[in-house]
This record gives sequence, C-alpha cells and structure tokens, in this order.
Amino acid sequence: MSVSERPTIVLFTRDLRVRDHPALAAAARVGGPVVPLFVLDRAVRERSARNRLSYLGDALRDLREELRRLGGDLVVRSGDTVDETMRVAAATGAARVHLSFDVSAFAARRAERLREAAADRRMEVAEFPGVTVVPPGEAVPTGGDHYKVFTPYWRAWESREWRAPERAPKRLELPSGLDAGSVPKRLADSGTGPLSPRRQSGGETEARRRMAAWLDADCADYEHTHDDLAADATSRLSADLRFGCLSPLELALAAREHPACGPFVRQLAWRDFHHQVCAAFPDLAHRDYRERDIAWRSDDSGFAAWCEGRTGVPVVDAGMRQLLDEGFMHNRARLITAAFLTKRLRVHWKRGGDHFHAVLSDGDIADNYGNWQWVAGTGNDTRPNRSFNLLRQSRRFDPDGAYIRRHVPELAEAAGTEVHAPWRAEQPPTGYPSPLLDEDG
DNA sequence: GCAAGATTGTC
DNA sequence: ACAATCTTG
Repeated sequence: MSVSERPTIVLFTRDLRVRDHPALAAAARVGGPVVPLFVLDRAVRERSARNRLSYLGDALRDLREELRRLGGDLVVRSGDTVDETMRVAAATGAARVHLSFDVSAFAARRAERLREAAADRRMEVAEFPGVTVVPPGEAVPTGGDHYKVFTPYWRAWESREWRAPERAPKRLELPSGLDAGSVPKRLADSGTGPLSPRRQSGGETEARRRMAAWLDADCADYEHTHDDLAADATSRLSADLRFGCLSPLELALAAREHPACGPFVRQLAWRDFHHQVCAAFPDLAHRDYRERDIAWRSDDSGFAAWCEGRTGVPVVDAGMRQLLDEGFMHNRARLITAAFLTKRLRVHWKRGGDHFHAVLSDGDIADNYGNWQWVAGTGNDTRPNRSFNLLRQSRRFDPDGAYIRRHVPELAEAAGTEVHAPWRAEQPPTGYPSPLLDEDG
C-alpha cells in the first residue's frame, strides 16, 4: 500500500456534522480512504446527562445518514476512545488521525494520550478548528496567554479575520471490509440525571432547520426579546452548538449578515470567550478561577429544594422546573437561579454547576462552569459582588407572570402581583412552599 | 486625604 | 443605564 492510499481516521467527538468540518474536509483532501469514527467512550457514557445521551443518539444516527449520502459511513465503537481508535488504525493501516481541537481537561488528556499512542505506531495526529468561531489561542492579549475580561476579547474577536467555512466533502471512500458497528438504541438508559419529557431532539439536519428558521425570523428581535422569560425568544441552538451539529462559524457568519443580529453574535463571542478561558484554565469546572474567600454553606435541604424547584421563590422555581421538564432553561432564568443558589443560599457554585450539568442538553464544560463562576463572583466578572434583586428581576423579565404560571402550576391562578411573591398574598396558595429568603428580594 | 470626574465593563 | 474602580486636581 502506498502512503497516499493509507486511510485517514476522522475521530468525531462533539463536532457531529459534515458541513464546515475542517478535520473531515482536510481528510477528504488527502485523497485516500477516510474512516469517520465515533467512539462511545465508557467514561463519557456513564457520566453524561441522560438528556445529552438522548441528543447524542439522534446526532449519531443523523451523522451516519449524512456520511452514507457521501459514499462513506460512520464507524461506531464502544470502549476507551484512544484504545478503540488505535484498534481501528491497526485494522485499516491508517496513516493519520484528524480531530477537532477541544478545551476541557478531559479533551486535553484524550488528545495527549492519542498523540502518545499514535507516535508508537508512527501515525500523525492533527487537530483542527471548528468547535468555536475563533480558535482558543488565536486571539491573545499582549502580555498574557488568554483574555480574562470579556470586552477586550469581544473587540479582538470581532475585528479579526475568520477562517473560510469548509464545504461538506463531495465524496468519501471507506476502506473495504470494515465493520461499521451500530449506534446503540437505548443510549439514555445509562448516564446521570433525569430524562426530561420535553427534551430537545438533535442532529445536523434538525439543527440546520432550527438555524434557518432562527436567522429567517426571530434573530432580528433578539435585542429586545432575549430577556423576556415568557416570550422564549432565544435561539435554542445551544445544544446544537454543544454537539457541533452546527458550525459556530457558519452561524456567526450568517448572523453577521443581519445588522439587527449583532447582540446575538455577541453571545456567540461569549461562548468563545469561555472556551479560551477553559483552554488556559482547564480546572474551570473544579476550582475558583479567581480565589475568593467566600463562606459557603452546606445547606443540603436548601440545595435539594432548589434542585426540585421548591424554594418558594416563584421565578427561581419556574426556572428549575423548566430545566427538569425540558433539559433546557432560559438564559435569564439561569442567571437568576444561579444567583439565588450562590448569593442567597450561599451554596457552592460547583454543586449548582453539577446539577445543571446533569440535566442540560446543552451542558458544556466551558460555558456552564464559566457562567456559574461568573455569577458566583469567582470567575471572569469584573464586578464580583454583583447582586441580583430577585423580585425586581422577576417583575422585570416576567411582568405578567406567564413564565411562572407555565412552569409552576400551583401558581397558575395567582393574581397579577402575587405571582411573584405569593407569601405576601392574603391567602397564600396551598401546596406551594414558603420562601427560602431571609428578607424580601 | 478627598471628592469630582473619567473610565471601564456589562450575561 | 449604571455602579465600581481608577485618575486627577
């Protein structure tokens, strides 16, 4: 076999698409056979949220169809990602492995192990962009390894030239005699957290439909409606981005075409911002980014009430119940519920972040824990003592209480002003807990 | 040492 | 729109 005929393995991780996939596009350009491979890692399978495993199953089935349309297939294995990749490499005589660069501690360790194992077999490992719009490490401040403050990052992010998006390969050739394996049917039987009844389904095909509808209609109103809890007028593309069913670059380029979508593009920069923080500080999910002397409390019963959406503070409970019901929470509600747990109950951000991570379909290490630390005051906020007035937030972002009523049925009949603070009503609603607050607001 | 004023950063 | 922090007289 000549060198050019030796296959390239494209190791898919959370970049489950064929369009604008630099690692796949580069593999197709090499010219020989391509082995699109996904390894269902045992550790990932046991630790992931059921809601994400459910989305993952959808995404893998869709990716397989897309690859088959191109003449290839998705090769699926289970076990340890590096071991299984090397097994496929041995069976096919692959010369190189392509994968997308990713930032979590888990991803960094996986890439490191992959490089070591590949070196033993004289194979190349090449990492490609695609998980973020601007790759971590490409926008770097003078005199530092990463941006610690969002606004300077935003300026650098916005003004730099982005790479050109890649087309899906025209045609893929799979090495012959390779067992493709199957996508497990009941992926969400393992994993942690609930399987939410209204969780989002996924995959590139569906994600692209959602993206087109968003850009076509609602993105232009984003600036004025994104904080309206009841309007539910955010993109809902977070899980699609989390699994890479959408290219964040393609989305950002398309959104940038509409002047009114500026504020939405800025949110995509926040996503990149947290990724470049995580790349430089991989312990983001475990340790204070900035060490603060905060007197955390254990408050197990308060934490349990928060998880269940039974704190007695309607806007908090509405958010927490939306999370359980949908595997998703409105961004504004994420800020409110996280502020309640860390600032009011004084429960450590790590416990809140872990709960979110066990439920969210879009649960992403960099975004989730970066935002939790931001709210808790240990992260990248320049104003770490920021405080949320919960009642003001509730009245401002859910003025007629429609969000609360939608998610907290005990309050469905509550009067206009009482829906935000039912403990003030002459007759507080039955079956709804009294608030875990030491003072109003 | 202090207050007015400028700057900074914003989820 | 606004508050925390930094600069200046």
